[in-house]
Amino acid sequence: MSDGVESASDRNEPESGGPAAELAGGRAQPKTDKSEATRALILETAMRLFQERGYEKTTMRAIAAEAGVSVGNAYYYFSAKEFLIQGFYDRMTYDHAADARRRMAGTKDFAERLEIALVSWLDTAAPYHEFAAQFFRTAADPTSSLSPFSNESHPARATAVELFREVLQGSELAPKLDAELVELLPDVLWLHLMVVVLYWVFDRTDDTERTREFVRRSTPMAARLINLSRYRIFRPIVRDAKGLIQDFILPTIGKTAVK
Amino acid sequence: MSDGVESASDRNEPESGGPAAELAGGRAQPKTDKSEATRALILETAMRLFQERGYEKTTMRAIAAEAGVSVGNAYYYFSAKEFLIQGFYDRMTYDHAADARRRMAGTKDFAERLEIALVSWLDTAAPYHEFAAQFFRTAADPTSSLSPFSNESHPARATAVELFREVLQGSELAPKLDAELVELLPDVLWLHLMVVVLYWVFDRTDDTERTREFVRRSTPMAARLINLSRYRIFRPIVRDAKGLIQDFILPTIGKTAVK
DNA sequence: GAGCAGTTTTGAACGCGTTCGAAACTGTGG
DNA sequence: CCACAGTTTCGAACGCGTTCAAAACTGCTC
Repeated sequence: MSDGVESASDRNEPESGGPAAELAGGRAQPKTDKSEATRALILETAMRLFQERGYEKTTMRAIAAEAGVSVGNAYYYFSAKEFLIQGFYDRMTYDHAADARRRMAGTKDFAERLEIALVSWLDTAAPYHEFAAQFFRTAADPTSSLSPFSNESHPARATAVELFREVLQGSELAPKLDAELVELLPDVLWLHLMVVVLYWVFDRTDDTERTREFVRRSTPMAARLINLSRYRIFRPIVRDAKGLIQDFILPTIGKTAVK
Repeated sequence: MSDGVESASDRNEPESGGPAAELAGGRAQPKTDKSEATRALILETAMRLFQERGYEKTTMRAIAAEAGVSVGNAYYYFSAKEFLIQGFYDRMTYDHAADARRRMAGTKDFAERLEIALVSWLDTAAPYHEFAAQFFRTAADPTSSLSPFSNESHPARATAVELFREVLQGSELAPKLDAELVELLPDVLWLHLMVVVLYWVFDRTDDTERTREFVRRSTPMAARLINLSRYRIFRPIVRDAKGLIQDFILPTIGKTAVK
């Protein structure tokens, strides 16, 4: 049987993916402890194999065999292979937020805090760079629940946006910034992260050094841009930008812009 | 600098037998007329079925059967199902450029010309919205030759960038614009189109009305932004932006900006 | 024609994700 | 202990994209 069964019992993570996990699993409710254990075993085994062999080279048959269950059983808990990713996705979001908070503590400069948050993501995601690129195509499917814009991703997205809110709140921002603009910034910064992720997925340099350089260069720019928005000539363009974000971006990413 | 068209990389044929040749279309050279006819027949049949049933519901067996050939034969000409898309992709790029040029003729205002070019794309692509979304996931794969950033997409990308160069050249731009910035604009505007495409793929409204509204709103903004770049306060941020684009964006999309 | 080298075509077979009917297990009430 | 309903597990089977060895065809020389 499976020799090195990862300790399926150390799931002490505090609800990294509570509600989302249910939606993603393709199953209603865990009825028994044994059932929950089987589910966890399959998930852990899958994640381990994904990291060892990559997403596409890990077959459902291999996951089932390694976990000591049948394929049918795996499908009983995860109605498709891609749903096995959601757990991974949720956990990474949680880990990133925790790590970024730790690193930001004590730093007051906005640009620095932003850079820390982004670099923290790169570090958190680094071990998965190879296979993340492989399932990026799944995430790009508009009809997939794994899309970062989908309803099913809402919890993870909210966690990330909340992190960027903290990035802002811990910063000494210039006074007299447009309050409405500041209100929108957490979501905009999350979009910035999405751009970085896009860049990262395509990055083939060692240790994704290119993406890291991209972050180092783009964060001070973002800070400068926000600062400049105080000037009068910016008034019209800032208003336009706000309108564009409110009317076209936020609704797409799940903020029900109730008018 | 001399940023002509795509004169930098005009490799008509790399090492024969190399992976690039295989990737391009799945086959090296058309030997006979009959061979070429078979290839065309398969491609046309595939495109028709894609539109009728969608990408994923169209099986290779169905394409072969409908075209009156064997599956193996289809694979002789197209080494994978996704390569059947490339022909479609190239044709659409060409049609778009032609249609946009026709529509722009006589218009001098930059914002208008830009909007025309983007709306033209939406109209050209409209018939394929449904199945385009289905193979968008394939295009999102960094390792796929169908990615808009891949080498194999270079010809189509060059055509599109060239179109945006014409959008600019036919416009009465404000004088005193930073020449280097203008030089970069065709590629930046192409990126704008990519963002619109991304929005479009996720758009589920009737006739993609939401994306159309997005274009109507974002193009005047782009024009205003470019105009504002003349002001002195913008000097540093414009320089930063140019650096960012030159060092991180253009290299990624195939402009070999070797330093 | 006959032989031959290259090109084109074929269809059975492979491995994959996924489905499904049925068996095995679990807990509860009689 | 036995039925019985619900939950969990099983593994054969299906349809798919893809591969491959062999057959069929083509143009050529003798």
